[in-house]
Amino acid sequence: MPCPEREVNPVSETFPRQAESARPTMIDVAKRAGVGLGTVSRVVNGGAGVRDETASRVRVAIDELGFQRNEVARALRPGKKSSSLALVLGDLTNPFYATIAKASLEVAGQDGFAVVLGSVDEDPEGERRAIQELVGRQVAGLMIVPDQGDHSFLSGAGVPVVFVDRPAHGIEADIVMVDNEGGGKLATDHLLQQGHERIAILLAPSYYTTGRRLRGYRRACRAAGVEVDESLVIQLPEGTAEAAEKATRELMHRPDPPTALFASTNFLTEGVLRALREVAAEPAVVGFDDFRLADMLPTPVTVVASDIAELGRIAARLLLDRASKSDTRPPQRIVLPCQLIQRGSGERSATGK
Amino acid sequence: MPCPEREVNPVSETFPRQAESARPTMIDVAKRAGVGLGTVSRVVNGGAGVRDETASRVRVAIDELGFQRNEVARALRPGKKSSSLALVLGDLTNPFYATIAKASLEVAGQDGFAVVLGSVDEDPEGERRAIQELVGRQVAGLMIVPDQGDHSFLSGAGVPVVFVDRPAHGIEADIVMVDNEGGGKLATDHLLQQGHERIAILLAPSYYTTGRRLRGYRRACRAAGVEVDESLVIQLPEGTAEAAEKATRELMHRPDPPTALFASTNFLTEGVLRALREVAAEPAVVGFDDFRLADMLPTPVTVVASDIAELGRIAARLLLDRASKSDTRPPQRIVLPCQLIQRGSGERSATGK
DNA sequence: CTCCTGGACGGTAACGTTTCCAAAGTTTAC
DNA sequence: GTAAACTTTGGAAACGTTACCGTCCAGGAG
Repeated sequence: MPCPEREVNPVSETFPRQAESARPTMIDVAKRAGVGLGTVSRVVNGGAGVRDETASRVRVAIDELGFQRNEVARALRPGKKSSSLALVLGDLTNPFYATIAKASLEVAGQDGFAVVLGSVDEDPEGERRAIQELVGRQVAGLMIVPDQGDHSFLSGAGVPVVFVDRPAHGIEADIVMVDNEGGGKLATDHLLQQGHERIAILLAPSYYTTGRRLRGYRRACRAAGVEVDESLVIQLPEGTAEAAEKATRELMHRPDPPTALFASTNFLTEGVLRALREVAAEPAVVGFDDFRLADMLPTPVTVVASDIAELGRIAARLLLDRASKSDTRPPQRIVLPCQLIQRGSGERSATGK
Repeated sequence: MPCPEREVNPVSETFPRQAESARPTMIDVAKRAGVGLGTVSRVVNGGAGVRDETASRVRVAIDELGFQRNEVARALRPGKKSSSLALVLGDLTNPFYATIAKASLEVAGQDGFAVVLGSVDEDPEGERRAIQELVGRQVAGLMIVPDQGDHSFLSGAGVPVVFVDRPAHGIEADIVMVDNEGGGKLATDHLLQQGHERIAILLAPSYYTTGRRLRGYRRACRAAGVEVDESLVIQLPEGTAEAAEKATRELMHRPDPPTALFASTNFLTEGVLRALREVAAEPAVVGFDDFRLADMLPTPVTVVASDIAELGRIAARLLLDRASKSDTRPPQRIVLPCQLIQRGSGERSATGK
């Protein structure tokens, strides 16, 4: 009776709360197998330096107890980052992002890595907070589809970073993207070849990609000797289908409407098509990025496409390499090609069919 | 071809690459602020029971050092699960799943939770492995869009589970889903009202949802006094658009083709529409689940829709409640209603226009 | 037979945090 | 003025794993 007044509540025995069986640890396994803790660890991690007989006894104990390694405790050890990658991107509802997510998930999964999605608001501050949170979770690497803001705060994070789809300011890191300028030129060239000279281009606000696609557009026009009518370069206030729809409607009601439109984003393409339903004229349309059902629309949509899934795969692979081996090559810059997919909407000639 | 081949350009000029500064710990903060370790911890977690003057000194030190709490170490403490939820689902490329992911991400983010996506193969064994992995990562809860297999192995996991879209066998847990049977009835009733009596239904293989939608279909037919022609109940070998396309083509080439089709999944609807492009007859079509551009197709598609985002939101909310408070209510079963969206394809009458 | 080598194994110290408990300081009550 | 209660603080013990360092035993060389 060393504890005079301490009350022991016998009732707690009666209410087992939940099954809640604390999950077994390596210590439990060690006891059960009659071996030391270190041995269990060795078996769990590949089992080098353990006699076969011992190892199999440990494995039996593991199965019997249903032991599973606690990844959190593992990640706590110095040097051992957790086996998860972080993915920070915008709206998952956008098939573009969803495709990246799926592809990177697959690649990461093959290496036994999980992928953590940060909650992604639209504002740069939200992005920053989300990234900080993920860094606090000791992820082994970050895949980021960056917003516009400064990302220099990442250099102190101590984890490898890969930017996807567009580069970020203030930090030097790997980047995987598509050939935006080439794609923009490809689309514009195609329209020019159909004889179009008044080609409108719709741009989502201030993304890096937007600028490059516009550059491709200008380059194509210059090469063809066509002067760009700046009133046909439409900077939208938002990157949504609605904004594009509104802008297109206004555009086509001008006295001198364009004979062709280049929508620089899949959502923008959708908006353009919506607006064109109610318009007599049938301008040619080329979109950037392919999308589901593009070939099923009344006029199948010609697009400049690239292998988005490959974008995600490469990013994940790069990150895994950086994380595991100390892949100390200088930052890579990988650019995937674009490809024109002709379906009809882009092949309407300037003379109106 | 103006398409450039893949370029790989190093972009390094100097070598600031990695500062590699070991990130500061609470101990560093404590030293710097001249206080004890426990005090720092208290400040970081809300700061109750610390004098204002001390607290602000600690906060200064935190800012100066750029300290950030190590979530991994935190999650190691007993009882403290990590502040992340796991989400296990199929193909993120399917807008249905993507919508769930996005919605749950938002809700989780509001509570400071991250969402971990398990890599999801299609087979039940892969799902099981993915889930085990996630449990090993000490997630605070699991949101699962379950495959068919037995999920009783989850009962020992010690974390709350919410099933989304369909229930699982072998374990009693919260479940959030849509009114599949009601939706199936809604779609079929609508077609019956147009005078259709030969209504084909296309079903993805062996999902729970599939069965319920079929049940609604049968119930509607029975109520209308229409006998179901079992040869019009099409069990597809796969849930893909391709499988549906093939089946529809065969179906429409029969001597007595149906006058209406009910596609029980968004991908199936797509397949049906593809097949119907090449067919003279124009049967009525109703799809289950809305999809982007459904209103833009040559014949806008009538669908039975429900609020998928809400599905994800509710699931996340439920899980967070279970995880934080010991919300010990018995397992909930939440069913969201379906709604018919008439767009044209479902309003074709049986007599052919 | 002894010494040494080397493989197999056991034990223990971290990792960074939270949570206790006790000590010190401060206020309130009598 | 002292006791009691409360507040603020410091320090140590976990949590479950891995890494390292011994110890032990077998067997080969001398």
